[in-house]
Amino acid sequence: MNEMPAKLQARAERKNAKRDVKKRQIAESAILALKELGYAHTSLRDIADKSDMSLGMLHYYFDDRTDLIIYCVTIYKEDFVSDITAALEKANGRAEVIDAFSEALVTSIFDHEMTHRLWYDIRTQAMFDATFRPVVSEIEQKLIGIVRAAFEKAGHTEVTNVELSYALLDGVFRFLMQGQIGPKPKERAELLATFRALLDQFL
Amino acid sequence: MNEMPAKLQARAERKNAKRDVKKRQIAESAILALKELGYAHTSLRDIADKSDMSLGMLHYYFDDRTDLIIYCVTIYKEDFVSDITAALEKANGRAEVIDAFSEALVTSIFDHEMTHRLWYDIRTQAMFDATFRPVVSEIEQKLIGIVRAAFEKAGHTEVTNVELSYALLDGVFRFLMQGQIGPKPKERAELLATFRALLDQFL
Amino acid sequence: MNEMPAKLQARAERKNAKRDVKKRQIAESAILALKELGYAHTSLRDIADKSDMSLGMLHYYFDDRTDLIIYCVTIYKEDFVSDITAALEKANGRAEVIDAFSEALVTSIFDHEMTHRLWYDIRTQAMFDATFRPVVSEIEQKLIGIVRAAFEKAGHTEVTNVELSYALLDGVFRFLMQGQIGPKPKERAELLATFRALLDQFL
Amino acid sequence: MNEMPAKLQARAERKNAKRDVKKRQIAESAILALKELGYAHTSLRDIADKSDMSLGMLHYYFDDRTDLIIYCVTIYKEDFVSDITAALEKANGRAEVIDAFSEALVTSIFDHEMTHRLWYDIRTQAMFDATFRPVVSEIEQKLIGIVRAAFEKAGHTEVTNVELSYALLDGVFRFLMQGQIGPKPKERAELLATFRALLDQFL
DNA sequence: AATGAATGAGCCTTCATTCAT
DNA sequence: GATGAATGAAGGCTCATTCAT
Repeated sequence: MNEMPAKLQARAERKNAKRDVKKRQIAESAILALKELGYAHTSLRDIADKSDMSLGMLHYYFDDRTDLIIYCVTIYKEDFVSDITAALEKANGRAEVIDAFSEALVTSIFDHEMTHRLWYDIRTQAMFDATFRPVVSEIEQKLIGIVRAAFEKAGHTEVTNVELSYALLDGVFRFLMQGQIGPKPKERAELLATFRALLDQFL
Repeated sequence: MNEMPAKLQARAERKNAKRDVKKRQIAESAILALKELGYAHTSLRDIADKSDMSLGMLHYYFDDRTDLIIYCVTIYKEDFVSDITAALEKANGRAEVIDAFSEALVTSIFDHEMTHRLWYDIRTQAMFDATFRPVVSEIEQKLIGIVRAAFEKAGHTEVTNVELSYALLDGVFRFLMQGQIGPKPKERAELLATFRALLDQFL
Repeated sequence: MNEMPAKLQARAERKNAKRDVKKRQIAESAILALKELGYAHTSLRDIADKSDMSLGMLHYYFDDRTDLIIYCVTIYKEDFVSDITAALEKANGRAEVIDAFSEALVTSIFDHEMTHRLWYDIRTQAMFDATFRPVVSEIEQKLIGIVRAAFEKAGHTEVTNVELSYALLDGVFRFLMQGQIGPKPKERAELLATFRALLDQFL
Repeated sequence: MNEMPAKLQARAERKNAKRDVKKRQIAESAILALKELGYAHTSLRDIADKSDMSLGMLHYYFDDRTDLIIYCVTIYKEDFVSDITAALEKANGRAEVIDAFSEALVTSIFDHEMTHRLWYDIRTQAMFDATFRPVVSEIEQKLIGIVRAAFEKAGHTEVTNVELSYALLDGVFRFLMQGQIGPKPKERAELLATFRALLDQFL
């Protein structure tokens, strides 16, 4: 008697799962376009063209341009956070944490420069468009969480001012990353040294 | 024989000066609109409406939407830099510099929140649109210059890593400023204490 | 030799009957949406969502959006006509007919306001889209038939100008019904008195 | 000292007047398309194409598709009301009023069939879309005013139930007009006789 | 028999830019 | 010098319809 509902529910779940897979697939294509052109200059048509999707499909899976972009940024968060977290996990003791953290940050600058560009773009948009604020805020909390984790792993028992440490670290990260876009990008080693010195002072 | 050219040149200069006055006048009106709506959501019509200018005039004085915006950001720079510079000028000795600098930064957060928002917006656009890079870079140099000046006034004879100090300070500034936009803005005193502690550590 | 065809035919008819049941079921759901939003603003997705039907099913049973809507209006006709006819059936003599007719019309305004709104919508569309004309015309003939029946029941042996009487009654009906949508709907009693007076003059 | 403001005001008025002329011009083109295709099937592109206007111009003069359509209907009102009013003006005494009124109505059916079609369309839309209600209501008041004027001209000192008379007349008008769209349009004389008989009974 | 994913044409609207005056 | 009317390309979004499953 209750078998059918169970079956139906199972089917609905399978469908939802499938839908989520597709959404992520679309979002990943969208990110490619957004990373390149930026929030302001990426139209849904651009996204549809760059991937092999029809314009209609974008709206079939997402309510809105905004909805799609928020989804994209959410994915970014997951990737970046899990990257850094994984890197920190293996580290034991202050020295190793500084090493691993610096290493991970620099690697991310080199490998995901464009993704970070997008993140800074959306974060700035949030200053003007309240719609973006919840996601941005949520992500920023995760990033602060990473810094806190680093502190704890480094042996600090009582961590204060994590937010400030994040802000400061983010300022440097952004500055260095932006420098890599310009005409005179720096060597990997130099960036690494900078982060090391900074973390050595703060952590 | 060379009298006429001189006269003509004088007239041309007068003309140019007059034109510059007008351009600045327009730009100041434009800034009002840009601060409110942000780069992505401010149309030339918005600007024309907010001021008492015709749409045509905007293009009469500026080649381009971009041209206008760059001009606006340039003006911003002058104002902000001269504000901070003026504040630092009166300070003597490390303690006074820390006081004056913190004070000036916090004041600017409260009085010019919207202007900074615009600055961060344009700076982010520059990551995607190379047209903005020269201005942004130029302004950032000036800002670094301020930090250097602060170091020198504070008694440092040999200043290294000013850029990094700027980046770090900018990160904190941006973080605090962004927090003021949200639902729980902080007290003036708290922001002041934060900057003081930070400068005390670095300067 | 002709047994099989008979069997086949029977099966085909059963199939058709089943199909008709389903079509009616779909149409009734569709009417709910159409009544609320109107012809111009009701998409097939609206209909599918409001009921528990898939979008594909709509096209499986109906050729076309238009096809579906025509079917809906046809159902409306049957309901309204049978309502009024039933009401008139019991009435004997002119006075009772006037009573019953007025009563039925006012009741319909109150109970089926939205349905009438839809009818007027489709009837208007027919002025522009010839596809709708046959149904609209057919329904209007039925409505005229009702008026004729009323005349006859009221004792008129030779009824002339039924069409005109219908038109005139319809004008009043529409006017009153539309008034009920506005900010100052009238009391039941008032509408009733209006119809009574009108029918008293004409019937 | 107050000459300049006067001048400026004069110029502003001239400009406004010019703008109004242009708006009317556009609206008249739009009406041509609307009359033919109906509200639901006339896109702004249709309108722009049918006339020699750019799509942008439509939005330069009107806020909205709705804004434009409301303007069109307003113009219709003015024309129709002034037509009928002019016709009634010359009439003296009941008989002449009946003559003139019937004549004017029939003429309007023949000459402005499409315009009335549009009016009925918009009036029906108003049942679903509240935006249209104010205009529709305003126009309907004017039409009721015409009926009242006819009553008065016909010698009635105390006119009651004008609204009802309007509703009833409108019902007949709509029915006859719609009949003209179909395959068997009637002769002018027949329509005339119908209105005459109707007015003879009511007026 | 039924589903719903996918399509693409079309809609309304915005906007930087041009140009006649 | 200055205006604002006019343009047309592009953007976000809706929707009837098709089709593989």
